[in-house]
This record gives sequence, C-alpha cells and structure tokens, in this order.
Amino acid sequence: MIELHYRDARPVYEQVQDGLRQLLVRGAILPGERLPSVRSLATNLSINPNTIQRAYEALEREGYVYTLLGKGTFAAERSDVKDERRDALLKQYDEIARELLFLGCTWEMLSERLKEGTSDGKA
Amino acid sequence: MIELHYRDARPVYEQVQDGLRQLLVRGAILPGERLPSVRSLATNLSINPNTIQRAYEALEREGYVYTLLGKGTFAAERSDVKDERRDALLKQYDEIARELLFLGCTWEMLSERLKEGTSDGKA
Amino acid sequence: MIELHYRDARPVYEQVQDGLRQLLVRGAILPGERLPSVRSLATNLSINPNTIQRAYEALEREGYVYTLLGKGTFAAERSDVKDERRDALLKQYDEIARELLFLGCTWEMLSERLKEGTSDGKA
Amino acid sequence: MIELHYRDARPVYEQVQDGLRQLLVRGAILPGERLPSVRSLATNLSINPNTIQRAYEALEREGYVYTLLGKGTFAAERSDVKDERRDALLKQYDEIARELLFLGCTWEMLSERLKEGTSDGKA
DNA sequence: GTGGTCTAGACCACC
DNA sequence: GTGGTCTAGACCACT
Repeated sequence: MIELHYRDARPVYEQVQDGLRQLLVRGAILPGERLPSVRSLATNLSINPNTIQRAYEALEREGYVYTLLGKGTFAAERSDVKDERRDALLKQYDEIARELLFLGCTWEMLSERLKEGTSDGKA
Repeated sequence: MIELHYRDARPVYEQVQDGLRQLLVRGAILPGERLPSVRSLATNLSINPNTIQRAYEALEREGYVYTLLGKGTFAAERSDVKDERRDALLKQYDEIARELLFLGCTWEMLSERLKEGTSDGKA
Repeated sequence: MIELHYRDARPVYEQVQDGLRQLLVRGAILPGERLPSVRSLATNLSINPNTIQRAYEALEREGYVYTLLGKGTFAAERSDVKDERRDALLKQYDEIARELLFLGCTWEMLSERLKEGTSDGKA
Repeated sequence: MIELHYRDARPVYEQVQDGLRQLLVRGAILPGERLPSVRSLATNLSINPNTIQRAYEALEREGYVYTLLGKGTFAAERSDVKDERRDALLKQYDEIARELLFLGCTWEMLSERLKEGTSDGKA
C-alpha cells in the first residue's frame, strides 16, 4: 500500500503522510471511506503506531481526513476542498517565491528543489 | 530610486515593497539607516501616502525594517536577516510545494509560475 | 456579533480581528463556513469597509481564514490550526521574552503588559 | 566568566549567547571592546569552537556585536541600539501575547514561562 | 516633523 | 454579488 525508504532524508511519518495523501488525491481511497486503523497500519508497515498517528494528524490538519473518536479516521467528503486548498496554497507559493527571488535564489534553483521533491524523495 | 509600472499586474504597494527590499538586501540602504518618510516618498513617487504605508508595514512584518513612532522607519540592524529569513522561507517553500504537487500541480506548472515572477507580471 | 469600543486604545481593525478570531477559535464559525462579506459586516458595524478588509487580511495571514476572489472569505478547513499556531507562537514568545529580559525588562514588567492585554486597552 | 549547565534543557550555544549578552548589557564588556577569540573562549569553557562561533553569530544578528574579519569580534558601539531593539521587540511581544491569550493561554501561564526563563534556566 | 488609523468614495477583476 | 487596490483628506499621538 505504501512504500517506505529508510535511507530517505525525509522522516518516516512524512513518507506515510505523502503516501496516504497520494492515495486520497488519486481516488484510491474514496470520500467517506475509513482509513486503516493506526495500529493495523503500524504493524503492516512494521513501524511505531506513534509515527502513523502523527501522519494522520497532519492529514487532518490539511483537511484530507477527519477523525471520529473511537470510530476511526475517514477520507474527507468534499473533494472541492482540494481546489480551494490548492488556490490558497498557490497564493502563498507565489508570495514566498517572490521574496526568495529577491534573496538571491534563482528560479532555476527553486525549480530544482521541485523536481527533487517529485521523484518520490528517493534522493 | 524606485520605478513604478502602472500597466503592471502587480499592485503598486507591492512594487514599492519589492523595490525597497531590493535596496535593503543589496546594501544600498545600510542597517540602521533611516528610510524616506512615508509622506516624502509618496510625493516623490506621486502616489498616495497610504500606499507607501502599506509597503512599509509589510516590510516590517518581514523583518527588514523597524519603525519608531514619531521618529521614522529604519533598516533592520542585524547584518544577516537575509540568510535567516531565506532559510525559513525555503522550508515553507518545500512544504507548500510538496502538497501542491500532490494536489495535481505538476512541477512544470510551478516552474512556469516562477519564471513569470522573475520578469514582470504576476499574471 | 462583535462589540466595538471607540474609547478603546486598540484600533478598530484590531478589535474586529480579535472578535472574529475568537468566534473562529471557539467554533462559533465552523471550518469552511463563509464569513460575512466585507461590505455587509462594515454596514453592520457601521464602520468603513476598508477597516474590515484590513482585519480579514490579517486573519488570512494568521491562517484562520482563506479567501476566494469573488466568492468570499471562509473559515480555514483544518480543525486544529489552533494547536499548530499556538505552538509556533509560544516558541517565538519564549525567544523574544528571553532577549527582552536581558535588555533590562523585568518579568514583572512583562507580566504587567499581559494583564493589561487581558482586560481592555493596550495602553 | 560564563557558567554552563549541561543538565539544562537549553542548548549550550544558547547559554553562551545569553551569558555574553548579559555581560554586554550590564556593561561588563564595554562598547568597542574585543570579545575573547572563538578558540580561546572554547578552550576556556572546554567546549567546541563551533558552539562559540554559533553564539557569536547569533549575537551579531541581534546587533550586540560586530565582527572584523581576521581581527576579532567587538561589542557594538551604540548602546542606543538596545533601546530601539527593545521597543521593536516589545511591539512583537504584545502582538504575540495578544493572539496567545485568544488561543487558550492564560496570562498566568505565560507569566510562568517568563519566571522560568529568568532563573538562569536551571529548570 | 513622524508614523498610524479611519473615512468616503472610486474603480477593477472575478464569479 | 465578492474581494482588492488606490486616492484624498482627515485626525490622533508621539518626538
């Protein structure tokens, strides 16, 4: 379901978070569907439940999932959220990029960072 | 001192903000030095003082200048706000880019936005 | 909805900002819900739309709301911006306080400022 | 000259930074006076020169000292800097405190943090 | 003189 | 309809 790379620079919880987000965005997990429980996913990936917990919390913060206490974690209903979130993020992206360009960063340099992030982070 | 382009997509206050930031980062305005007063710069650029005020406010939030009531606005003391700020911004940049990539944005698309920002308009 | 005190030392836009933030944090305005339009809230409180605008702008910077051009301003989706934001602010708080204490401020003095902020005026 | 506490939660470089700042603010090191070299202070305190270096950099960022390449690090000339810096910091302090109070922090809680920071960080 | 706030009213772009 | 920008001009408090 999710691939982990321990040689990766990115922390494990971030890899879990990204993996799940990918599944959610691509529709592999449908709105309303329950995500695997923290403990089951932990044993499945052979990592600490705390790490899974942290990823779930981050995803909830981002609006992709919601948690019902004692019932589990579920994929967020409205996929419209994505569009709104994307627009809001793009606005922030532009603002930050604008300032970085003045601080000596070239757009090529920033472009590079993007490409690195795309390649599943195996770098 | 600062050039304004009214045909530009970017709002005037942002052009002022960028222009001043450039002067600050490049050392054309030295740490501790007083920036032109809101009113004088306004008449100088033939725009409304409110617009200058807004730019100064943003620069203060960003940490490039500080302001003393009744005395004026001054370039920040610390010699390397730049590096500190750049590191913090890059972190945010990575986080936002990572989520945008999963929200369906391609890195080519984001790269495109960067290039546009380098030249002139924000559109 | 929001009470304004014109005799207050705090500027009006800050009172609006605080009032809305309180409603957002306490859940009186739910995530995703639309806030009143700039103009409607302005007439409602009998103040200028520009003042409301400024408050909305600040809240967006703080992460409590996001805005869609031509559609309106909405409460941020993520359920716990609060916790995230509080942790970040506490870190900044500690850093600033530490330096202030060395700059000759006593903790009693800073404590005093806090109490003043709790009740009404900023003075 | 400076006391270090290894059981302290605060990192060593921060303790060095605070210790030196205290000496500077209290006038034990006068404006223009040379601070001990990175290496000599390092051997004196029996810690890594990198740690000292980091503290010096932080102090320069804060405006308390300046560095002449190859000559050493010196206490900043104008003690007026302190007042301006203090005012700027107080403004930030008020703003952050204001938001924290809305996020569920009580002023008693924040006051506590201040007191802890005062007691030489031995907690 | 300085910055900071507020108003009234205009115009634009987007939905 | 919505938010976003800008102007003109006023008033305040601080130095």
